[in-house]
Amino acid sequence: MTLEIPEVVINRLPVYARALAALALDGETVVSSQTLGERLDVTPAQIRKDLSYFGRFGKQGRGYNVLGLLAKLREILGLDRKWRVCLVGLGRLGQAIAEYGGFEPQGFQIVAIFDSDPASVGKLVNAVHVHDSAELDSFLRQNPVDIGIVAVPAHAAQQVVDRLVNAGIRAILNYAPMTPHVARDVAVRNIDPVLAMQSMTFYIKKAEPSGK
Amino acid sequence: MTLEIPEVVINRLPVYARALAALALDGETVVSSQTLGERLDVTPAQIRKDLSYFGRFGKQGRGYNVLGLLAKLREILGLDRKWRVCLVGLGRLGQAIAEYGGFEPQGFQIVAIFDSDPASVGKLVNAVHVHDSAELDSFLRQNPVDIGIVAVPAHAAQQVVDRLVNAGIRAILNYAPMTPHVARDVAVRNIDPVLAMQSMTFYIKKAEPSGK
DNA sequence: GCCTGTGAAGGATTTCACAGCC
DNA sequence: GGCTGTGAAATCCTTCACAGGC
Repeated sequence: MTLEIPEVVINRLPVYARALAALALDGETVVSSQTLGERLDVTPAQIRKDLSYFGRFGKQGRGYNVLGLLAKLREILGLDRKWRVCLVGLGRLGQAIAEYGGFEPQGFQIVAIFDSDPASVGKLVNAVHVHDSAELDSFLRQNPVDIGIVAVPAHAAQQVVDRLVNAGIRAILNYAPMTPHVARDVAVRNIDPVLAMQSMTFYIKKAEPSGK
Repeated sequence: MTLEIPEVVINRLPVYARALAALALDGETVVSSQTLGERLDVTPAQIRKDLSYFGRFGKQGRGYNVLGLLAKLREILGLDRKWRVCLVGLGRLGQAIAEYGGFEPQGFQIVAIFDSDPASVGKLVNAVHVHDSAELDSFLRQNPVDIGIVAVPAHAAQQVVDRLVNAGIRAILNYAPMTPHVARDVAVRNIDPVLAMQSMTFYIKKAEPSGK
């Protein structure tokens, strides 16, 4: 029944939700797939098809109720509850993540930070306690955590991923510049701005045939 | 001739390059599509097919020369030269990007930072001068910049993107939580860890049918 | 014997186009 | 008249499977 919804569809839903939230703030109460699609550079047909995997949320002749559809998407994605997150790695990148204010308002609460540097352990970062990495497994056994953020060097990342997965975590946001190996029932998303840059250069290299 | 290489293929090439660089550091001189695929969770056929868009780089019976293929990929992607980057926005996120050490060693040099806060303008961040955002256009007219990084609030991002594109920039790394509109000949990559999280929750919600 | 490169097949995703409803 | 929901068509992408070369 819920079976076989393409992952690309799932990945677009948060984008739709974000746009709907913005529309709601603008005071819009109704939106058509056409209008939403223009805003997101997505075809109206794609939006309608994506939504049709989950139900019939629109009204012919009118479009979609902004708040109604937003609520539906949040429910579908599981955004109607809080998620407990742990962060592993408190180097430069990890610190930036710990202090990043964008997760909390979306319901992602960092409940623990782990680092192997004794100088960091015991500190509070953004009001979150920093534990020794050695305590990772025992902490996770005692405290439920839904999502792990990996911000350790590439050479240490697979080991961290393994420990998170062994402790039962099923979702990993990986900032390390490597491809983690996980069982098929574990969700992984990679954040790597360098890879993003490196694919864009292909196109601007073409556009700029010569000249430095 | 070079026409019509799928974008998904281009997006995988940097991943291959990264893995090859790691193999080279490990002292490996030759790798098969099978071995590389295991490392990257990609089928060997996909690797071979991807590479076949650009030439014949392997040797039957042996595989690929690690350094040779890496050099080819770097050339294809345009990574065999330096790229000039500007950063717009020096809030918390912008500061983290400015101080992030991962771009420079890959050939992405941040040559200028722009911010609208008078308290930041004139400072040096990571040895890069901070300009007033008002100077963005005139600066770009006088100094060649290849790639723009957008790290301003969502409500200001489209305007920044427009100014970058009008100044001739063809590649944008967008950290703002919105979908930028650009002409078709401009490459955009979005970095949004919140969206990444929000798509994973769909799967862990399913896996965890009830419970707190 | 092993592994690449690649047409062809298969599968997945997007787009079309229209019946149906407001 | 405008817009959704959706089968069917079209397109895009991945995988197969094998000829050919090392």
